[in-house]
Amino acid sequence: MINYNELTVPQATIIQKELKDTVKITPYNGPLNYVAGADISFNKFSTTVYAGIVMMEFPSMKPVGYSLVKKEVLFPYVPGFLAFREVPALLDAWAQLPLKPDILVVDGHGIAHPRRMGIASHFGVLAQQPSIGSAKKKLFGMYEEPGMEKGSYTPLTDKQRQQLGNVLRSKSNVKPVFVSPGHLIDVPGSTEILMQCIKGYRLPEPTRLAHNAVNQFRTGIVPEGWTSL
DNA sequence: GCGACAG
DNA sequence: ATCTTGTCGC
Repeated sequence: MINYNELTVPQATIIQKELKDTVKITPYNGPLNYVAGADISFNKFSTTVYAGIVMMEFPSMKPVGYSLVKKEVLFPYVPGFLAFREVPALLDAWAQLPLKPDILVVDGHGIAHPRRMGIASHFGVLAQQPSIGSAKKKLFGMYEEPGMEKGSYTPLTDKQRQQLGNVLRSKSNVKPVFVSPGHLIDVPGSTEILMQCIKGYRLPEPTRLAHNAVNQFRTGIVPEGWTSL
């Protein structure tokens, strides 16, 4: 694999355009007994990132364990190129998993990206893993505000009206979340599965718990490695 | 030129 | 993303 730490943004753009053709948006019909959430944490101004993947049963959303790993990252945060900062560390955490989930939920967008290559799609292609992107803010596309009631959602599209995902009200009277397929799944499927991952909070359990885990890891509350719960 | 801009 | 206290509303 290429060393992302030595890439320039123009070079990263070329890589995204090449990987774009390998992303497969199709209905997911495989088993659905385990889902996992992936996220990254870091101290401001530091080049050390703390990556984590939390494994959980589906649809109970009971966590069964988590993989935590630390890594040095030099590629800067540039909107549209998040994958070049976080994917390498996430792949290390992924390799450390004793079992792989049926679906992986990544904190960020899937195909709802300028070149259809958000972090969820990027990771999905490299790991050859069905993935869903779940973001807290829009990066690309247009949409109408969904109803204020939990469960309401509207399509997120490009200017040609091609649907890239959905804007979902995961909790009543709270800002919506942006869902889009990453790889080996489609828009309806990613939206349906993500809705089942919501358990009373604005953010779906996979990324919510992954976020908590990487922060505890960063602050030294929990150790690096795989931990069974 | 101006506004937008995942984490 | 991270830092960080109080405050508003269900």
